[in-house]
Amino acid sequence: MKNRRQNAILELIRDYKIDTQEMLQEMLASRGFSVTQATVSRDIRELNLVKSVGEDGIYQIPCRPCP
Amino acid sequence: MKNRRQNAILELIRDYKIDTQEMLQEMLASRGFSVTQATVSRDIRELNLVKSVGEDGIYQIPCRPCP
DNA sequence: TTTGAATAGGAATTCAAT
DNA sequence: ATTGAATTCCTATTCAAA
Repeated sequence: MKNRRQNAILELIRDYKIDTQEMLQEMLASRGFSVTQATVSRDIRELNLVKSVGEDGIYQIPCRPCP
Repeated sequence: MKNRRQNAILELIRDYKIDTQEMLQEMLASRGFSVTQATVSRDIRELNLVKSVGEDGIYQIPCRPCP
């Protein structure tokens, strides 16, 4: 189920340093979620985990830690 | 010169919504900086303009505006 | 609606070369 | 040290299919 898988993704990125969708895909697989990279990509988008600081993948200087 | 070009990049991303290196490359070209995508990629890295919130392109939930 | 397979698109790296 | 050309790598999208 999609919701379980996306929860798993949130746990994974909280607990591990994941920097590719392939890595995420493999870790999901080892936890019983066998999906393709396309699905991982879609999940990432739906979870708002885009590797972007601002809107729509626009280049910006990364935000600093809050004071 | 590299420094001038990188300054141009900072100006460009401040003034425009740029979301691909190709776009950046074209706008640089129109300002006299004719470089390839490889160079733009290197500049972006050196300027810390990575499309990433945390370290090393790791997936994270994007940071919110400071209170 | 959700997914996979395949493809396209964008970015980073390699390999020289200057 | 800096760059370009080519390649590789990673991600998004398309096109069906269930």
